[in-house]
Amino acid sequence: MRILFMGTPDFALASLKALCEAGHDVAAVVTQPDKPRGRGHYLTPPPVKVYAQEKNIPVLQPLTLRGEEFAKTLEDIDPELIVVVAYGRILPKNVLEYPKYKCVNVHGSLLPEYRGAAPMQRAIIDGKRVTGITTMLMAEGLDTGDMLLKAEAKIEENDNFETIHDRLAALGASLLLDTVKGLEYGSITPIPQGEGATYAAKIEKTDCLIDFSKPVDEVHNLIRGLSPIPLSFTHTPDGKLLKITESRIFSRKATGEACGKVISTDGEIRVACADGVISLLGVVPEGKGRMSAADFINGRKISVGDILF
RNA sequence: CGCGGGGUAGAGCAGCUUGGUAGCUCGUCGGGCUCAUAACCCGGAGGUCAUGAGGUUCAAAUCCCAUCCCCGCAA
Repeated sequence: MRILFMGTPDFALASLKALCEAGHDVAAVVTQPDKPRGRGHYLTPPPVKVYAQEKNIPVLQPLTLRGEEFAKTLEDIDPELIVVVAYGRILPKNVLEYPKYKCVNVHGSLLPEYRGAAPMQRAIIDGKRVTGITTMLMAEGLDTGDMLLKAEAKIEENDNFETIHDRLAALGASLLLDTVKGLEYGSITPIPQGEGATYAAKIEKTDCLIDFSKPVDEVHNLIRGLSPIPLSFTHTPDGKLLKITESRIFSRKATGEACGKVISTDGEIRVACADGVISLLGVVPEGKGRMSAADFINGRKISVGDILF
């Protein structure tokens, strides 16, 4: 069947690749316009575009999906199925209803939990032990469509956003292939999501500030849920920003020390939390690149007794 | 022209304001202590101070100029 793929970042790329490699007819790819990114604001194409161009798949980067223009484009492509993975924009009704097999979305959570923009990060930050992928038929609401297939993935104690992202991207890609096949043969019965929906709001700057007065597990979950992007942060006594790339739970016994106090710099930075001690293993000092906690300590930028805030 | 930090020993840094001896923590090598050690003590090696037969100077890591490279923030 003729497929129109809509997606933007790496997470979507895994699914697009899977479709192509499985021999599906991907007639065109719709992705976000190139945007100024990085230092110097260089115009950067999204990953999906780069790959599509390599494969000689037509790439479309409309500013809006509403209106005559895209409706016409849609007729030209005339897809039987639209696959949407992390496209980053709401699809209007006329697009949702166009394809014979409707629009399928790959979402990084076990719906109806964690609808929305940052399901993987939020699941980790909340300390979930299990998350997964849900494929659904898209409806007008945000991730509210009827569910098609689900697959679970465990979140281990030291998984972070990167490991979960990569795992779910791969899982989503394979579940997508199953879903497409199922739709084609009519072997999947869509089921409504039911009660219990929660929303995974976009990550804001204010979400990234570490509060050491919280339980050590929550601190650890925040650090890994935001690593490697955008990274949680705290401040050293001189007021400088200190981002944290990696941590481990050192102990779950309260120390009696002030929360945020550095109690050891022996190869790693150990900081007192409400009910235990967190070990910071990797940092990004303000104005510097990533480095291990040991390197940061060797540069004499932190010492026992410092209070992080 | 988005804002800013930086390039000094294998790593992370100080020194630059107020030019004049290459410094700190770690690693590494050797020795010692120890039942033993990644712990402790002693000693050593290791640096064209990003590049430029540039400028100023008696003298430049330090001041000036140019170039290259790296990074953080913001989007």
